[in-house]
Amino acid sequence: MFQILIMFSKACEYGIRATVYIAQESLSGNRASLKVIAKEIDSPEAFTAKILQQLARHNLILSTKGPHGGFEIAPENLYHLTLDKIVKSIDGDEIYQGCGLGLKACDADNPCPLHFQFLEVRNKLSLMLHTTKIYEMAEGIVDGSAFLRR
Amino acid sequence: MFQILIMFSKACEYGIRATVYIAQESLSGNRASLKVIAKEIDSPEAFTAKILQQLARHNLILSTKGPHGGFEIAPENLYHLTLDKIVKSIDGDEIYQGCGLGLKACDADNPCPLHFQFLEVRNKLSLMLHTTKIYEMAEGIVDGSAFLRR
DNA sequence: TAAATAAAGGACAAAAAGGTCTTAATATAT
DNA sequence: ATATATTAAGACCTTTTTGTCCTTTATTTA
Ligand code: FES
Ligand code: FES
Repeated sequence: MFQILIMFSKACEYGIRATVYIAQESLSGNRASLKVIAKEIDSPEAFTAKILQQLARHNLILSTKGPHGGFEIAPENLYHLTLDKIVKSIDGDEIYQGCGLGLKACDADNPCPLHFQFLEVRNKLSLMLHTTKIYEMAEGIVDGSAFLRR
Repeated sequence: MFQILIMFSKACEYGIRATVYIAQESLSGNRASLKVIAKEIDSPEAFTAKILQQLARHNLILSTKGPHGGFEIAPENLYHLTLDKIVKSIDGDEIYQGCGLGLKACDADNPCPLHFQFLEVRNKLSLMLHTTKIYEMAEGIVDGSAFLRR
Protein backbone atom coordinates (compact mmCIF):
# COMPACT_ATOMS: atom_id res chain seq x y z
CA MET A 1 0.00 0.00 0.00
CA PHE A 2 2.91 2.36 0.59
CA GLN A 3 4.97 2.71 -2.49
CA ILE A 4 6.29 5.83 -4.09
CA LEU A 5 4.56 6.73 -7.29
CA ILE A 6 7.15 7.30 -9.91
CA MET A 7 10.37 5.98 -10.51
CA PHE A 8 13.22 3.77 -9.87
CA SER A 9 13.61 0.64 -7.83
CA LYS A 10 16.31 0.81 -5.17
CA ALA A 11 18.47 -1.33 -7.43
CA CYS A 12 18.07 1.25 -10.15
CA GLU A 13 18.76 4.17 -7.85
CA TYR A 14 21.99 2.63 -6.65
CA GLY A 15 22.87 1.58 -10.17
CA ILE A 16 22.48 5.09 -11.51
CA ARG A 17 24.30 6.75 -8.65
CA ALA A 18 27.11 4.22 -8.83
CA THR A 19 27.46 4.63 -12.56
CA VAL A 20 27.57 8.38 -12.30
CA TYR A 21 30.28 8.09 -9.69
CA ILE A 22 32.25 5.65 -11.82
CA ALA A 23 31.87 8.00 -14.78
CA GLN A 24 33.21 10.84 -12.70
CA GLU A 25 36.31 8.82 -11.85
CA SER A 26 36.66 7.61 -15.42
CA LEU A 27 36.66 11.20 -16.62
CA SER A 28 39.87 11.66 -14.71
CA GLY A 29 41.26 8.30 -15.71
CA ASN A 30 40.72 6.40 -12.45
CA ARG A 31 39.07 3.17 -11.52
CA ALA A 32 36.67 3.04 -8.61
CA SER A 33 36.55 0.13 -6.21
CA LEU A 34 33.29 -1.24 -4.88
CA LYS A 35 34.18 -0.19 -1.37
CA VAL A 36 34.78 3.40 -2.34
CA ILE A 37 31.73 3.54 -4.61
CA ALA A 38 29.40 2.28 -1.89
CA LYS A 39 30.85 4.78 0.52
CA GLU A 40 30.63 7.69 -1.87
CA ILE A 41 27.06 7.05 -2.93
CA ASP A 42 26.01 5.84 0.52
CA SER A 43 24.64 2.48 -0.57
CA PRO A 44 24.78 -1.05 0.87
CA GLU A 45 28.02 -2.53 -0.39
CA ALA A 46 27.04 -6.13 -1.13
CA PHE A 47 23.82 -5.12 -2.80
CA THR A 48 25.64 -2.55 -4.90
CA ALA A 49 28.06 -5.30 -5.93
CA LYS A 50 25.21 -7.32 -7.43
CA ILE A 51 24.00 -4.38 -9.41
CA LEU A 52 27.45 -3.55 -10.73
CA GLN A 53 27.87 -7.17 -11.77
CA GLN A 54 24.75 -6.84 -13.87
CA LEU A 55 25.93 -3.64 -15.46
CA ALA A 56 29.27 -5.25 -16.20
CA ARG A 57 27.60 -8.28 -17.75
CA HIS A 58 25.67 -5.93 -20.00
CA ASN A 59 28.98 -4.25 -20.93
CA LEU A 60 27.94 -0.87 -19.68
CA ILE A 61 30.87 -0.75 -17.31
CA LEU A 62 34.18 -2.61 -17.13
CA SER A 63 35.34 -4.51 -14.08
CA THR A 64 38.86 -5.54 -13.22
CA LYS A 65 39.83 -7.91 -10.43
CA GLY A 66 42.89 -7.77 -8.26
CA PRO A 67 44.90 -4.96 -6.73
CA HIS A 68 44.13 -1.58 -8.24
CA GLY A 69 41.14 -3.24 -9.83
CA GLY A 70 37.64 -1.85 -9.72
CA PHE A 71 35.08 -0.41 -12.08
CA GLU A 72 35.41 2.02 -14.93
CA ILE A 73 33.65 3.06 -18.08
CA ALA A 74 35.35 2.42 -21.38
CA PRO A 75 36.38 5.67 -23.06
CA GLU A 76 34.34 4.86 -26.15
CA ASN A 77 31.23 4.47 -23.99
CA LEU A 78 31.81 7.31 -21.62
CA TYR A 79 30.34 10.05 -23.75
CA HIS A 80 27.51 8.01 -25.19
CA LEU A 81 26.10 6.20 -22.20
CA THR A 82 22.58 7.33 -21.40
CA LEU A 83 20.31 6.70 -18.45
CA ASP A 84 17.94 4.43 -20.29
CA LYS A 85 20.68 1.84 -20.78
CA ILE A 86 21.26 1.61 -17.05
CA VAL A 87 17.59 1.36 -16.29
CA LYS A 88 17.03 -1.24 -18.96
CA SER A 89 19.92 -3.33 -17.69
CA ILE A 90 18.55 -3.40 -14.18
CA ASP A 91 14.79 -3.22 -14.44
CA GLY A 92 14.45 -5.11 -17.66
CA ASP A 93 13.12 -4.56 -21.10
CA GLU A 94 9.39 -4.22 -20.71
CA ILE A 95 9.61 -0.82 -19.10
CA TYR A 96 7.85 1.05 -21.82
CA GLN A 97 5.14 -1.45 -22.55
CA GLY A 98 2.71 -2.28 -19.74
CA CYS A 99 -0.60 -0.57 -19.07
CA GLY A 100 -0.47 2.03 -16.33
CA LEU A 101 -3.62 0.62 -14.79
CA GLY A 102 -2.38 -2.94 -14.96
CA LEU A 103 -4.46 -4.27 -17.84
CA LYS A 104 -2.95 -7.22 -19.58
CA ALA A 105 -2.16 -5.27 -22.69
CA CYS A 106 -1.67 -1.62 -23.50
CA ASP A 107 -2.80 -0.56 -26.91
CA ALA A 108 -4.72 2.28 -28.45
CA ASP A 109 -7.44 0.00 -29.78
CA ASN A 110 -8.45 -1.32 -26.38
CA PRO A 111 -7.22 1.48 -24.15
CA CYS A 112 -7.78 1.78 -20.46
CA PRO A 113 -9.38 5.09 -19.51
CA LEU A 114 -5.97 6.54 -18.71
CA HIS A 115 -4.13 5.30 -21.77
CA PHE A 116 -3.56 8.53 -23.66
CA GLN A 117 -2.74 10.70 -20.70
CA PHE A 118 -0.46 8.00 -19.38
CA LEU A 119 1.33 7.72 -22.69
CA GLU A 120 2.19 11.39 -22.64
CA VAL A 121 3.85 11.10 -19.25
CA ARG A 122 5.61 7.93 -20.19
CA ASN A 123 6.91 9.44 -23.39
CA LYS A 124 8.24 12.39 -21.49
CA LEU A 125 10.00 10.06 -19.09
CA SER A 126 11.31 7.95 -21.90
CA LEU A 127 12.68 11.00 -23.67
CA MET A 128 14.36 12.12 -20.49
CA LEU A 129 16.01 8.75 -19.99
CA HIS A 130 17.17 8.54 -23.58
CA THR A 131 18.62 12.02 -23.72
CA THR A 132 20.25 12.30 -20.32
CA LYS A 133 23.90 11.35 -20.56
CA ILE A 134 25.75 9.85 -17.67
CA TYR A 135 28.86 11.94 -18.25
CA GLU A 136 26.79 15.10 -18.06
CA MET A 137 25.44 13.99 -14.74
CA ALA A 138 28.99 13.23 -13.65
CA GLU A 139 30.15 16.68 -14.66
CA GLY A 140 27.56 18.11 -12.31
CA ILE A 141 29.27 16.23 -9.50
CA VAL A 142 32.71 17.36 -10.57
CA ASP A 143 31.81 21.03 -10.71
CA GLY A 144 29.98 20.80 -7.40
CA SER A 145 26.53 21.69 -8.71
CA ALA A 146 25.09 18.26 -7.93
CA PHE A 147 25.48 15.56 -5.31
CA LEU A 148 25.28 11.80 -5.00
CA ARG A 149 24.58 11.59 -1.29
CA ARG A 150 22.96 13.45 1.57
CA MET B 1 15.72 -6.10 -9.52
CA PHE B 2 12.60 -6.49 -11.63
CA GLN B 3 10.23 -3.66 -11.04
CA ILE B 4 8.34 -1.64 -13.56
CA LEU B 5 9.59 1.87 -13.93
CA ILE B 6 6.72 4.21 -13.66
CA MET B 7 3.63 4.20 -11.96
CA PHE B 8 1.16 2.77 -9.68
CA SER B 9 1.37 0.09 -7.07
CA LYS B 10 -1.05 -2.78 -7.57
CA ALA B 11 -3.13 -1.30 -4.77
CA CYS B 12 -3.34 1.93 -6.68
CA GLU B 13 -4.17 0.25 -9.96
CA TYR B 14 -7.05 -1.64 -8.41
CA GLY B 15 -8.11 1.44 -6.50
CA ILE B 16 -8.32 3.53 -9.64
CA ARG B 17 -10.04 0.90 -11.71
CA ALA B 18 -12.52 0.18 -8.92
CA THR B 19 -13.27 3.85 -8.43
CA VAL B 20 -13.84 4.37 -12.12
CA TYR B 21 -16.23 1.45 -12.14
CA ILE B 22 -18.05 2.76 -9.08
CA ALA B 23 -18.27 6.17 -10.74
CA GLN B 24 -19.75 4.60 -13.81
CA GLU B 25 -22.47 2.96 -11.73
CA SER B 26 -23.01 6.11 -9.70
CA LEU B 27 -23.59 8.04 -12.92
CA SER B 28 -26.62 5.88 -13.45
CA GLY B 29 -27.66 5.96 -9.82
CA ASN B 30 -26.58 2.48 -8.79
CA ARG B 31 -24.43 1.09 -6.07
CA ALA B 32 -21.77 -1.46 -6.83
CA SER B 33 -21.04 -4.39 -4.57
CA LEU B 34 -17.53 -5.59 -3.88
CA LYS B 35 -18.18 -8.85 -5.61
CA VAL B 36 -19.32 -7.22 -8.81
CA ILE B 37 -16.57 -4.62 -8.74
CA ALA B 38 -13.85 -7.24 -8.37
CA LYS B 39 -15.36 -9.22 -11.19
CA GLU B 40 -15.76 -6.26 -13.50
CA ILE B 41 -12.26 -4.93 -13.02
CA ASP B 42 -10.74 -8.39 -12.73
CA SER B 43 -9.05 -7.90 -9.38
CA PRO B 44 -8.60 -10.07 -6.27
CA GLU B 45 -11.72 -9.57 -4.22
CA ALA B 46 -10.37 -9.51 -0.67
CA PHE B 47 -7.48 -7.28 -1.60
CA THR B 48 -9.80 -4.92 -3.41
CA ALA B 49 -11.92 -4.79 -0.28
CA LYS B 50 -9.00 -3.43 1.73
CA ILE B 51 -8.39 -0.72 -0.80
CA LEU B 52 -12.04 0.30 -0.94
CA GLN B 53 -12.06 0.48 2.84
CA GLN B 54 -9.24 2.98 2.68
CA LEU B 55 -10.97 5.06 0.08
CA ALA B 56 -14.14 5.03 2.16
CA ARG B 57 -12.23 6.09 5.28
CA HIS B 58 -10.87 9.00 3.30
CA ASN B 59 -14.41 9.85 2.23
CA LEU B 60 -13.72 9.50 -1.44
CA ILE B 61 -16.40 6.88 -1.79
CA LEU B 62 -19.38 5.88 0.33
CA SER B 63 -20.00 2.39 1.59
CA THR B 64 -23.26 0.89 2.77
CA LYS B 65 -23.62 -2.45 4.50
CA GLY B 66 -26.41 -4.93 4.20
CA PRO B 67 -28.62 -6.05 1.35
CA HIS B 68 -28.50 -3.70 -1.62
CA GLY B 69 -25.48 -2.17 0.01
CA GLY B 70 -22.22 -1.54 -1.75
CA PHE B 71 -20.10 1.36 -2.86
CA GLU B 72 -21.02 4.60 -4.52
CA ILE B 73 -19.71 8.10 -5.01
CA ALA B 74 -21.62 10.94 -3.46
CA PRO B 75 -23.21 13.14 -6.12
CA GLU B 76 -21.40 16.21 -4.84
CA ASN B 77 -18.07 14.41 -5.28
CA LEU B 78 -18.78 12.65 -8.52
CA TYR B 79 -17.88 15.48 -10.84
CA HIS B 80 -14.96 16.79 -8.82
CA LEU B 81 -13.05 13.68 -7.90
CA THR B 82 -9.65 13.59 -9.55
CA LEU B 83 -7.06 10.87 -9.85
CA ASP B 84 -4.60 12.44 -7.48
CA LYS B 85 -7.00 12.03 -4.57
CA ILE B 86 -7.20 8.30 -5.13
CA VAL B 87 -3.47 7.94 -5.47
CA LYS B 88 -2.83 10.02 -2.40
CA SER B 89 -5.29 8.00 -0.34
CA ILE B 90 -3.59 4.77 -1.23
CA ASP B 91 0.08 5.51 -1.73
CA GLY B 92 0.34 8.27 0.80
CA ASP B 93 1.23 11.87 0.95
CA GLU B 94 4.91 12.03 0.17
CA ILE B 95 4.40 11.13 -3.46
CA TYR B 96 5.62 14.40 -4.86
CA GLN B 97 8.52 14.91 -2.52
CA GLY B 98 11.26 12.29 -2.56
CA CYS B 99 14.39 12.41 -4.68
CA GLY B 100 14.23 10.28 -7.81
CA LEU B 101 17.66 8.87 -7.09
CA GLY B 102 16.86 8.12 -3.47
CA LEU B 103 18.78 10.88 -1.74
CA LYS B 104 17.44 11.75 1.66
CA ALA B 105 16.11 15.08 0.53
CA CYS B 106 15.11 16.59 -2.78
CA ASP B 107 15.76 20.26 -3.13
CA ALA B 108 17.16 22.61 -5.72
CA ASP B 109 19.99 23.74 -3.44
CA ASN B 110 21.50 20.29 -3.03
CA PRO B 111 20.17 18.58 -6.13
CA CYS B 112 21.07 15.14 -7.32
CA PRO B 113 22.33 15.14 -10.89
CA LEU B 114 18.88 14.23 -12.16
CA HIS B 115 16.90 16.70 -10.09
CA PHE B 116 15.79 19.17 -12.74
CA GLN B 117 15.01 16.66 -15.44
CA PHE B 118 13.19 14.54 -12.92
CA LEU B 119 11.14 17.46 -11.73
CA GLU B 120 9.86 18.08 -15.22
CA VAL B 121 8.59 14.55 -15.54
CA ARG B 122 7.12 14.57 -12.09
CA ASN B 123 5.36 17.84 -12.72
CA LYS B 124 3.87 16.47 -15.88
CA LEU B 125 2.65 13.43 -14.00
CA SER B 126 1.34 15.55 -11.18
CA LEU B 127 -0.55 17.76 -13.61
CA MET B 128 -2.05 14.72 -15.23
CA LEU B 129 -3.22 13.31 -11.93
CA HIS B 130 -4.69 16.60 -10.80
CA THR B 131 -6.57 17.31 -13.99
CA THR B 132 -7.89 13.87 -14.86
CA LYS B 133 -11.38 13.46 -13.51
CA ILE B 134 -12.74 10.11 -12.50
CA TYR B 135 -16.14 10.75 -14.08
CA GLU B 136 -14.49 11.49 -17.41
CA MET B 137 -12.70 8.19 -17.22
CA ALA B 138 -15.99 6.54 -16.34
CA GLU B 139 -17.68 8.11 -19.36
CA GLY B 140 -15.07 6.47 -21.54
CA ILE B 141 -16.25 3.14 -20.18
CA VAL B 142 -19.89 3.99 -20.69
CA ASP B 143 -19.48 5.03 -24.31
CA GLY B 144 -17.31 2.00 -25.01
CA SER B 145 -14.15 3.86 -25.93
CA ALA B 146 -12.22 2.56 -22.94
CA PHE B 147 -11.99 -0.60 -20.88
CA LEU B 148 -11.30 -1.70 -17.33
CA ARG B 149 -10.22 -5.24 -18.05
CA ARG B 150 -8.68 -7.44 -20.69
C1' DT C 1 55.44 -19.00 -6.22
C1' DA C 2 53.12 -16.89 -2.34
C1' DA C 3 50.51 -13.25 -0.40
C1' DA C 4 47.41 -9.71 -0.96
C1' DT C 5 43.63 -7.42 -3.23
C1' DA C 6 39.49 -7.03 -5.50
C1' DA C 7 35.38 -8.68 -8.10
C1' DA C 8 32.05 -12.89 -8.96
C1' DG C 9 28.74 -16.01 -7.40
C1' DG C 10 25.70 -18.49 -4.56
C1' DA C 11 23.07 -19.26 -0.34
C1' DC C 12 20.67 -17.14 2.87
C1' DA C 13 17.82 -13.46 5.73
C1' DA C 14 14.85 -9.46 6.35
C1' DA C 15 11.47 -6.28 4.86
C1' DA C 16 7.80 -4.77 1.96
C1' DA C 17 4.10 -5.56 -1.15
C1' DG C 18 0.52 -8.35 -2.55
C1' DG C 19 -3.06 -11.36 -1.34
C1' DT C 20 -6.33 -14.70 1.57
C1' DC C 21 -9.33 -16.18 5.27
C1' DT C 22 -12.18 -15.92 9.17
C1' DT C 23 -14.99 -13.46 12.22
C1' DA C 24 -17.53 -9.31 13.53
C1' DA C 25 -20.56 -5.50 12.65
C1' DT C 26 -24.51 -3.46 10.33
C1' DA C 27 -28.44 -2.94 7.48
C1' DT C 28 -32.63 -4.97 5.15
C1' DA C 29 -36.58 -7.77 4.45
C1' DT C 30 -39.67 -10.97 5.98
C1' DA D 1 -36.93 -11.37 16.06
C1' DT D 2 -34.60 -13.91 12.61
C1' DA D 3 -32.35 -14.87 8.47
C1' DT D 4 -29.70 -12.82 4.92
C1' DA D 5 -26.74 -9.72 2.49
C1' DT D 6 -23.16 -6.91 2.61
C1' DT D 7 -18.97 -4.22 4.29
C1' DA D 8 -15.15 -3.86 8.26
C1' DA D 9 -11.36 -5.56 10.58
C1' DG D 10 -7.64 -8.30 11.92
C1' DA D 11 -4.65 -12.29 11.59
C1' DC D 12 -2.29 -14.70 8.54
C1' DC D 13 0.24 -16.37 4.29
C1' DT D 14 3.06 -15.74 -0.24
C1' DT D 15 5.96 -13.46 -3.40
C1' DT D 16 9.08 -9.96 -4.60
C1' DT D 17 12.51 -6.79 -3.45
C1' DT D 18 16.20 -5.53 -0.75
C1' DG D 19 20.07 -6.73 1.68
C1' DT D 20 23.96 -9.85 3.96
C1' DC D 21 27.57 -13.27 4.23
C1' DC D 22 30.76 -16.53 2.80
C1' DT D 23 33.48 -18.89 -0.61
C1' DT D 24 35.67 -18.85 -5.13
C1' DT D 25 38.15 -16.84 -8.92
C1' DA D 26 41.17 -13.64 -11.14
C1' DT D 27 44.97 -10.26 -10.98
C1' DT D 28 48.92 -7.92 -9.23
C1' DT D 29 52.97 -7.39 -6.57
C1' DA D 30 56.63 -8.92 -3.73
S1 FES E 1 -4.06 0.58 -21.93
FE1 FES E 1 -3.67 1.40 -19.97
S2 FES E 1 -2.02 2.67 -20.38
FE2 FES E 1 -2.39 1.84 -22.33
S1 FES F 1 17.43 15.83 -5.47
FE1 FES F 1 17.13 14.06 -6.67
S2 FES F 1 15.29 14.52 -7.67
FE2 FES F 1 15.57 16.28 -6.44
